[in-house]
Amino acid sequence: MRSDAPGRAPGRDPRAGAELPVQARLLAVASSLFAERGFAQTSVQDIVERAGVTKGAMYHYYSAKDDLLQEIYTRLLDLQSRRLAGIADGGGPAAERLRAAAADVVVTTLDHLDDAVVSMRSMHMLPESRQAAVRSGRRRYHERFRALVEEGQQAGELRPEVSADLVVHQFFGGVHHLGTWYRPDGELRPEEIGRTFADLLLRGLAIG
Amino acid sequence: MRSDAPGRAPGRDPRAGAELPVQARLLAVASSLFAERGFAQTSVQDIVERAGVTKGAMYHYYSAKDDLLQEIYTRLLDLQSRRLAGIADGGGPAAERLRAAAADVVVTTLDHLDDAVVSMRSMHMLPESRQAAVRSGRRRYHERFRALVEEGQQAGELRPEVSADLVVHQFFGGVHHLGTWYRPDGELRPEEIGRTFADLLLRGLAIG
Amino acid sequence: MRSDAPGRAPGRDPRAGAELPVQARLLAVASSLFAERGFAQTSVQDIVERAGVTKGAMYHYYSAKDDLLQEIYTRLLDLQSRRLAGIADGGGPAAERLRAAAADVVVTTLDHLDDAVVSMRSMHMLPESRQAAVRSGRRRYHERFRALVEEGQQAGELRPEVSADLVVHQFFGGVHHLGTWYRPDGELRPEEIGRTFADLLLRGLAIG
Amino acid sequence: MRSDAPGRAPGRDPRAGAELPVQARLLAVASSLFAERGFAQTSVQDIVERAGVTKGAMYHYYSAKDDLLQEIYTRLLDLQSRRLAGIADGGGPAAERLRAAAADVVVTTLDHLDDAVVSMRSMHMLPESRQAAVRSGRRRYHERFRALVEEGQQAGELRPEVSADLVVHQFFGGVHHLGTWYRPDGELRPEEIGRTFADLLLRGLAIG
DNA sequence: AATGAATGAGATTTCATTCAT
DNA sequence: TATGAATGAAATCTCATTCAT
Repeated sequence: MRSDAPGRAPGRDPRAGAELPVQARLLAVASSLFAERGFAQTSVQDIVERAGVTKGAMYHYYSAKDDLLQEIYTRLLDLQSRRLAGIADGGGPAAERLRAAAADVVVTTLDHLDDAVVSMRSMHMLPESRQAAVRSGRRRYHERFRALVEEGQQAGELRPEVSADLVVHQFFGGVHHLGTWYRPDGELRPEEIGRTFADLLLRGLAIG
Repeated sequence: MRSDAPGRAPGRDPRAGAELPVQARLLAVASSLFAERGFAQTSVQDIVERAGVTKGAMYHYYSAKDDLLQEIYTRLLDLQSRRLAGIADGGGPAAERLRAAAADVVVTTLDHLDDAVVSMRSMHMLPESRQAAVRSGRRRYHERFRALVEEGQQAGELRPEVSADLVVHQFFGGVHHLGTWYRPDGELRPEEIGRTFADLLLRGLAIG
Repeated sequence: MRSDAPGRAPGRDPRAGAELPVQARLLAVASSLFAERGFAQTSVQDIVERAGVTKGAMYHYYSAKDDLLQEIYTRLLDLQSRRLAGIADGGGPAAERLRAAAADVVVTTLDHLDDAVVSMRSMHMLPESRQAAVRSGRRRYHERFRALVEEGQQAGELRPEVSADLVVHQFFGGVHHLGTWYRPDGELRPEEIGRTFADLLLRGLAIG
Repeated sequence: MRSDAPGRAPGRDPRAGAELPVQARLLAVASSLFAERGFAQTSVQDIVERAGVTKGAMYHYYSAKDDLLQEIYTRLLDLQSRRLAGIADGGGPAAERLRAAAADVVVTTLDHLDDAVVSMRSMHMLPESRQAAVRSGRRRYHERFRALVEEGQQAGELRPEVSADLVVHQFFGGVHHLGTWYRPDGELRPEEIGRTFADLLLRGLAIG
């Protein structure tokens, strides 16, 4: 996906041989391949071939194919959690913080589209044991976002009668769906999409 | 998921032995298992075991495991396409037809949640050759929905400056996301969710 | 080992192609190879090659390589348990039943030397979970044998001051050791070895 | 096994960090692990981890994993050969030297139970090339022991009609079997077991 | 004397699919 | 209409060993 975009910054092509240290290169390649063909359809062989190392090297750094998936997932979730915290815990009216957070998660998602696609599509391929950690992280993220909506409702800035939970689910559905249709070489810029999504969300919650 | 709900109409338990003819039973079982564990994690053996037949029987009705997936997908898409046509081609203001269509697709999705979950999660597991048909169907559906939005915009019922494409993508993201959080034994009824989603959509597009 | 003996009954060469049904053939081949090179040194590939089938066939009948080992072990233990019961539960002086049982287990072991070698050498390669069943069977066997010694001691036929447990351990050590030195084409016949072993055992326990 | 016994002399815990020089520590750890889980089930990684060094260090001292096994084997066999020579070449009636040698090998075996267990269980894991040396050592040991029996028979101290070879095989079977049942924290002391084993052996060979 | 990243060969196992019956 | 034994290809993972430092 994104890796096919023209004009990418140099040194970020996961197909290349040696710009990144082996460990990071493996992760980049894995993310790109998982996004492209799916986790189950990507063999360890595929990954190491494109990364230009051997299987042994991969298992030196990651103890299982699952590890790569979890790492990808965690990396993105951590990033987004940090950004959300930074915005939500800032100052100003809750509604405006919500708008900023909504636009930001869209942009961040589009900036890490491979990771995002992998996260939403392939997380359920992890064994139950590993899903637990991942799910609780995702839940915390959702909770923080919902709390922001509720804060706005309690402050009288947003319509109180609509279920914050439902709104947040609906909104994040749209975010998760981005990978299905967004093309980096299309007309729409991430910021524009972020603004529109945030606008739709806020209008849905607006009073009057 | 839904198929495990208590109080279900008799004859719909895919685990049972003989209420449905073998062919339909296989499809029901497959949908249930694919939704539960994912396509790749479900073996043909799993399917025929739960359906109470042997592999030979399955290959008598379906020429490949992929067939089951495509069938599930097509079945749901056809149903939703028919319903959308019925609503969108009806009379009345475009905005009201849009509201009805939006609410309806939510309810229909929740009523066939296994199929829906499978469709969004596992479609990309089909080989490219089979994905073409599926994708074009999905695109036609999206187009029809978008046309309805644009009709409302041209009629002056909806805000014209927002990208109909973007709105529709955002909305269907929410619909596809339903499978990740909706629980049939939770508090929210499908109709209520449909109404809320439709309401959020319409407010996002409302004038003024 | 035994499978190299000249004059073996026809149709028992596990290397041959089709005298036995596939399942039994796999077990025979496995026993022969495990005895020859050890469990860990024998690959599934080795087994199926010599049995003239494919790996898939093996996994159709045995769910794991471990299964073969356990089957070999159980098969021999069951046989020996039955024979011991038949002799020990018979009539006559305990000392004479002990002599018969001792001679018999030697002969039986030599008659199934591959299985016996595998059992003593490779049992500890089973995962703990599988070893439990196997161990309890082996313990029951040991107990029955020891009870026979104690019966003779209580009847005044055998020296009472020597630990029955120790004697039985010592004796079965000798039996388990047979695989290390016995050659079917050597001078000693199984019956002769059995008689001698039983004689040594009885003299060790004799009164006076 | 023994290495876990409480009250052990200080500096013999193979798990500890630095009481022994690295080379000796590696051997002690290897013996303990091989005895516990078997040679094939113990990875070089396991060994160096427990010894607190890295793989490079191990390969500095031992050129292969096999080396460790052979070293363990040789160490024990050399020890027992020396002791046997000391006893068998001493003075007094052959029968009494035999009794002493028999009791001694039992005690020595129990005092080095890890090594003993490894030796009997895992020797056949060595490649053929390395087994030759080991086997010839073992054979020499067996010969010396058998010669002692024959000496007693020729001197008229022991029954001449029983095969010395067979008796020795039977006896050493019992010795090798010790590792399967002996527990250092059980009731029986090594010396007592040695006495009993020697007694059984001598009674089996006694005249009259 | 020791490190630890990397190799490369091989191991077990899974599974969709076929085919004779 | 259905069986189930058998295939064969591919997948994940393990591990003893090497080598530049």
